[in-house]
Amino acid sequence: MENISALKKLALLGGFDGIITLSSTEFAQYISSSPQTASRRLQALEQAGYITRKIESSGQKVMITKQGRQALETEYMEYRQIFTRNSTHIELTGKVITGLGEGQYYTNLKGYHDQFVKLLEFEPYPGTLNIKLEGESVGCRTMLNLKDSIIIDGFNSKNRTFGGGRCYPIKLGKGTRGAIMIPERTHYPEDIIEIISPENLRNKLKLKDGSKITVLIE
Amino acid sequence: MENISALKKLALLGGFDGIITLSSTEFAQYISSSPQTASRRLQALEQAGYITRKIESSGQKVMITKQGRQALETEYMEYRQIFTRNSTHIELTGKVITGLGEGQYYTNLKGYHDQFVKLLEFEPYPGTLNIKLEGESVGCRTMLNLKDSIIIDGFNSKNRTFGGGRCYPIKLGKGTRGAIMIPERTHYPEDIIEIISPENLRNKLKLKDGSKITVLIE
DNA sequence: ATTACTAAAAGACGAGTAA
DNA sequence: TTTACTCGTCTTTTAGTAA
Repeated sequence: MENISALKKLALLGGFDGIITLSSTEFAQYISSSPQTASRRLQALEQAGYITRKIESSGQKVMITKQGRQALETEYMEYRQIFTRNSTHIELTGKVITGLGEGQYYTNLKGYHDQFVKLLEFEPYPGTLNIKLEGESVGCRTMLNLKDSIIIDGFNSKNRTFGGGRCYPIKLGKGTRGAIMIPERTHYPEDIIEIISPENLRNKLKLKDGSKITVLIE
Repeated sequence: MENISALKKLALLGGFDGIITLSSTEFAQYISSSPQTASRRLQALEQAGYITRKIESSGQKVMITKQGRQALETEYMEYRQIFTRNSTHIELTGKVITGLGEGQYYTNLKGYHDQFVKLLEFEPYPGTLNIKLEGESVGCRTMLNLKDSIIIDGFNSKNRTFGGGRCYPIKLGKGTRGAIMIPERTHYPEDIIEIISPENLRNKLKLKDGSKITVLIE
């Protein structure tokens, strides 16, 4: 617990997305402790896999690992839940972009298609609308983790494994329904969402690349 | 530090905006400790002024105080800063509402007017545009505290005291400049912002009550 | 100057107990 | 049942020291 607090400080000092150079004495000031404790904290964080270090005679270079970032995110989400519990809806805003065209393939796959029909209660239009999130929405996307999601199971077909994912029902303009689909695959970009809908969204909402769009998570 | 963590748990259990009833034994489960430690935590939180309690033979009724909420907010803001540091701009969205008409009076007061001209580098149009924030923006407003602000000093005039406040330069539509003015007075609603600008915003941006508007904090 | 060890001091924890 | 005390135990911190 005390370690998370130290990790937070490191993140604030710039270790969240970069390398910071500091000595135990320096760090001690930030966490209001003795240099010994500061040193021990760094050791503990390293052992927990939250940071990586390179110790030099003049101090150390510290970087937060993916695991560390996840630990911070968990904490962040809890606070976020406290402060946004009463704002029942989340909005995400971004710009329409062209995806890799995989959407059309996947929405047509029986293994996915049947789950969409059953769980989302609509017949998905073949193809997805890709949105690149902007500004605040990039951070807000992680808020989805707090919401209940509809789980889409993975499956095997044609000697291939198709991964699972989760869906969040949304509302778009003009009363259009849809759902955000987030594959559970690990290396999915954080600032892009993929939307499936019973309708051709580009036609109905008159969207083209670069169009600004806001979706409301239900 | 350990206490803030306990406070967070209480907030998540519903104590943030209500009264929760629990016993030490119950709370112990949530914070993974012994009932004794749980009891001690509650005592410490009370002593710190973060919660108020009403102890009964069957347990206790707990409520988080304003001070407690502020402590949590401080923590929340730090995490928020970590996760949104790279999104340089904050956007706030809401609907135009009619204020109390005080804006016109205040913007004309020499004590304020001269500071606006000097610090914001524009001649304020007499009157303010009031916006009721919506959705995510309500929570985002507190993010302003992380930004540098322009301090407007209070002053005395005509046997009255006029309070100070802080300003944040913003951009509205069509390249219009302006600033959010937040009085430092304690009981100012959290979901309303007041905007001063060199122009008559209602005319220039064709706004009326209920119009949706987004402002971009610089 | 560092980091990180050891050992003494301080503090937190939880079992037992009283109200 | 509660809450909250005392007290022995265990953990954490810091001073001192070595590398």
